[in-house]
Amino acid sequence: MEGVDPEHVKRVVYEASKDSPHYANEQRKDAAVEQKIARMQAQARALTPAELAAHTASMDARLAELEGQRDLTRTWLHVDMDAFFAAVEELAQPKLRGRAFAVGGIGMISTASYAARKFGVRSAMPGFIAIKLCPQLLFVPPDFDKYRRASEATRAVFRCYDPDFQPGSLDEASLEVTDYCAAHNVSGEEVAAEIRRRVQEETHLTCSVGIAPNRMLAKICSDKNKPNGQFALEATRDAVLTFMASLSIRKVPGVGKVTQKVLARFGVQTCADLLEHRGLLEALFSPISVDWFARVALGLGETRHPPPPAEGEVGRRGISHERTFRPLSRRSELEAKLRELAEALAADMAEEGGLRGKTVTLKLKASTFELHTRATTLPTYVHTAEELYTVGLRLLRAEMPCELRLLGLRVSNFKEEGKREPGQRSIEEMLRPRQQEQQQEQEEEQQRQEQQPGEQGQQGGPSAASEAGGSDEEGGADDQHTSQHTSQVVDAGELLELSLRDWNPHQRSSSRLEEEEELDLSLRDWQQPAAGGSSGSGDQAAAAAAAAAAAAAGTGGEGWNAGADLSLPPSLAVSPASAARYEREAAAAAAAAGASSDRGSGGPAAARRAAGLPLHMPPTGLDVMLQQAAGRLAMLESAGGQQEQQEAQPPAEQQQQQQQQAEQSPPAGAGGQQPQLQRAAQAMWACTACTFENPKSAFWCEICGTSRIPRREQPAPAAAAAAAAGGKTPAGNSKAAAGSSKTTASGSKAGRAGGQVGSSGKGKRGRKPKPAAPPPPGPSILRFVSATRQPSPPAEQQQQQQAVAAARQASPDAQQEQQQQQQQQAVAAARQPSPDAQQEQQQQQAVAAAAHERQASAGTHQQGQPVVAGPQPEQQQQPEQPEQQEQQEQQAQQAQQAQQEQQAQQAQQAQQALQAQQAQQAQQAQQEDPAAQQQAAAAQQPEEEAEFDFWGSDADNLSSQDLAGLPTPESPPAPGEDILECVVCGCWVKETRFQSHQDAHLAQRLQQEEEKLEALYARLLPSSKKDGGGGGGGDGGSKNAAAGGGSKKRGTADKGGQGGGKQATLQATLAKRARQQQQQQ
DNA sequence: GGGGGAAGGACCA
DNA sequence: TTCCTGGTCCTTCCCCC
Ligand SMILES: Nc1ncnc2c1ncn2[C@H]1C[C@H](O)[C@@H](COP(=O)(O)OP(=O)(O)OP(=O)(O)O)O1
Ligand SMILES: [Mg+2]
Repeated sequence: MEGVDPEHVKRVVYEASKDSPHYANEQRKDAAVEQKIARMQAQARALTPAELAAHTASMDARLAELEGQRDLTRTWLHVDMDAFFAAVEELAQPKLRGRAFAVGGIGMISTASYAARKFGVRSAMPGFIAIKLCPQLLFVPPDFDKYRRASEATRAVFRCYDPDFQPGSLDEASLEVTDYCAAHNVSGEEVAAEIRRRVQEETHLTCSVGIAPNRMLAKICSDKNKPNGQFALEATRDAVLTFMASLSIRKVPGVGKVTQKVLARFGVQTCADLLEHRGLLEALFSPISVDWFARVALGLGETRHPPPPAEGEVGRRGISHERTFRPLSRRSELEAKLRELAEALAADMAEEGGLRGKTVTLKLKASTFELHTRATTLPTYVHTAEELYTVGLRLLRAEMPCELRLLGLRVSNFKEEGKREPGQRSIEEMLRPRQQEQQQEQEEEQQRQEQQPGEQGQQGGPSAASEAGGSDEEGGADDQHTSQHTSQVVDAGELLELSLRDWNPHQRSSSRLEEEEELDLSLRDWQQPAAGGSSGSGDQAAAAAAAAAAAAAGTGGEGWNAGADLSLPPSLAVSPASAARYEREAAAAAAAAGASSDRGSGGPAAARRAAGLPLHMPPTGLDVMLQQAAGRLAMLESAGGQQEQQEAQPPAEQQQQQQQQAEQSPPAGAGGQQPQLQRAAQAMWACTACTFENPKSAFWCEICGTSRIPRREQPAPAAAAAAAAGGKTPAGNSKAAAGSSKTTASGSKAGRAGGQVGSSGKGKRGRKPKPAAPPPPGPSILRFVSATRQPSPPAEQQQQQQAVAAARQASPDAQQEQQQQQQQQAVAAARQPSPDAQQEQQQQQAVAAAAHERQASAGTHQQGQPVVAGPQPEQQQQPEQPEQQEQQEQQAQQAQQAQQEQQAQQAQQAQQALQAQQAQQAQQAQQEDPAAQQQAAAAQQPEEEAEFDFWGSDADNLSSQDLAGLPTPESPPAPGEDILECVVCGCWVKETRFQSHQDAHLAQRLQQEEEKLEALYARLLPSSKKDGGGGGGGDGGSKNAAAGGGSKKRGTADKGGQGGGKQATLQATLAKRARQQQQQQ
């Protein structure tokens, strides 16, 4: 803009970025471009004059041919909203008017107000640089919903002039108004003026319009008189050629920075230069590019809207998800990211009507900003998160030692909708104008040919040398195709709509009506603040007019794009999918800001909060593994299924059952065969007092009640310190973590830390101040739990708990325990924390899993206890609390009054619970043999569902071998040492060994997952399975090596030597990597 | 020589 | 301290038929 000194801007930008890795990468890319230029220059130098003359002649022929196809009879308008996002924001927030502000975040700016542009702030500029240019710059977070609604309003206007208009991005549209002009006897310029007036009236936004005989020219013209203006190019050959002659090549859509630079080296700055150097260009660039240059030079472009797409076509080429994060190199962390991507992508694919694709591409951006892609094309179509993750993982692993700042996952090569469902297809076929295959072919041909024979086809994207562009017209074409499809559907009637509704959200007939209503509402909505800010009375009328226009367009304009959203291509920014995408982008930008500040020292917590991120510490490797494990469990639970249900059993309940079992187990010889059997499968521990061999799950000796471990007197100093800190941040963290299922991992991590807090807290707060209280029965216990596990319904829990209590009372040796318990409850009551403390404790519970054994054995999670068993998420805890308190009382009552009838009943219940538990344990015992385990799993799950299994559903079932390898203490810990219960295997583990114990579990679990991934991948890629089974695909390797060696240069050989065929891509990649590493050495 | 996969890139909003 | 995201298309290299 006027106020800027370009040199100053350049300097500031340079100063701000010169030391960044991003800048280094830019330089690297520049160097690559320079290299390419150098090659081309060498090629140019090698050209003989005769060759050059021949190229020139060839080009002349082509130009003449193209000239013959020139069509100046059509009138095109290209409408481009002014500073669109910023303008919408100004309307929404009148305070912004005239201010220098940017829409976007510190990471990236979408657009800037004109006031900000005066400082040199631009689209696609990182916010932190913009701040340097304009310190007072305000940042407005993007609100894509708002922009979409505003865009709809503008389109309602466009539709009146060209029902077939091609929407570009949210703020652009191309209209072919030839017919309108003829019908109303007006010029293009008059139409343009009218459109601008109407757009302003109805949306309070300004736009600029270009008027020209074809689409490309109109688009260029729309920028000529930018803010709130229009520019018409006379529809004569001379005028067009004159216009093009002086036009900077960079203004041509499709020519970017690189192409401009390359062309400049060969003397091409303007479109006239294209003609002048036509011979050289033809020699240096590809035929497609050359042809495109020729058309540009002549000022030729799309004069007709492109034809509709084939029925049932997917309408998009690919779908992807990518995310930037702080540079990561740990495998576990990257794989966690990949999993998130896979899940998000799978969700998107489902949303888009159940897309399935054959090609999976992994995108990697190194911390150096270097970009790579790794793709594999499978013999089968994939769509589930599991599949995407598996395939992506293979690709990722092959690159593994690397530090990345971005991962992306893309699926392409879609299965065509029409071919999928035979039933559906028959309906479609009835209405389909042509056979799909034919159409497909035709369309492809059109893409190639139509643009050559004349101006019929679209503008024909191909541009410069190896760097070709011009994709955006094509996008518009796709868009239209989709929409046309829609129109056919709608016209065809309700039947088809019903049949299509399920798989194509764009084709829901009802949405048309909804659209209009929504438009109406949304218009008011987003204009509301504007109404307040402006003189007022006109706004309602304007909104009403816009709504009316929309309604008119919706009902009257039966063109293919009659429905607002219906007309929007999945591929373009305006489609619902794209709107969602922009929203995601905004969220991601915020997240990126958080991630960035995460590294620095200044207010990272605030930034993270702002970004909605959990406020956890940088995770350790184990934490990440825990995180993954928790994620898998969550996934597992959502997947459903018998086995899952069993395994997703809440830890609390599990433990209760274990306890029930332990306590119910008849002492000594009284035990039935069942318990004996169980014991055989379990690790045992010998009571230090009576030497009775107790099952590992029992904490108290079944004979004499002696605790398995001598109780400790003092909390460990570290634990005490943790306790001190525990009240504040960890609790806050846990809250954040518990709130979202995705962050359960940190919850899980926090759970461990919190557990320690709890356990020591008990010693400190509970025991010490009250030496008079009866000695609490055991050492503190920390449970390793997954916070994702759902507790059983309170009622059920209560029943079980009561059953346990009853069972205890029924058994002679339980009497003692009961007393102890009562005492303990008394202590607890005395210690009943203040509401505040109670809340704090709840928070701790959400994360922390410290449990007093006695409480656990009673099956309660009493809030009053300073040491709490709290594996459940907080939400679950809160509603339970009153019941638990109630239960305390109940139990006390039971003890005092000894209601025998009830006891008998409960004893029966306990018996039942025990039996259930026994059955389960028997199953577990069976599954301890890995083979049996697999068999059982297979038997339990149908074939198709087996793949869900690989998230680690059976990870809890450790084989005896595995258990042997785990650091399970066979002897009681030393006095003063905590022991922790591992809920994975049920073992009691010394605190000092707990970490390694869990590590072992995780390692094992990861191993199991690996195997399952292998299995799934093998299913997806049958031939690779063959390869693997046969001991490697030998044939391809040697053949290829020979071919590669024989064929060309070093570069060729480099790629040629790899493993054979399409199926061996992974091996090839690995081999290539290996070779590269060797070369480096 | 052409089809198709993989990798890399340019470009756009 | 800090440079997005999701999409399109083209080119080059390679293998295979
Ligand atoms: N690089 C980008 N990244 C993200 N969003 C962008 C980018 N460029 C543009 N946009 C968004 C914000 C813009 O308001 C909208 C339309 O783009 P565009 O027409 O180029 O600019 P603009 O409408 O903001 O200004 P103007 O058209 O007046 O130059 O698209
Ligand atoms: Mg604009």
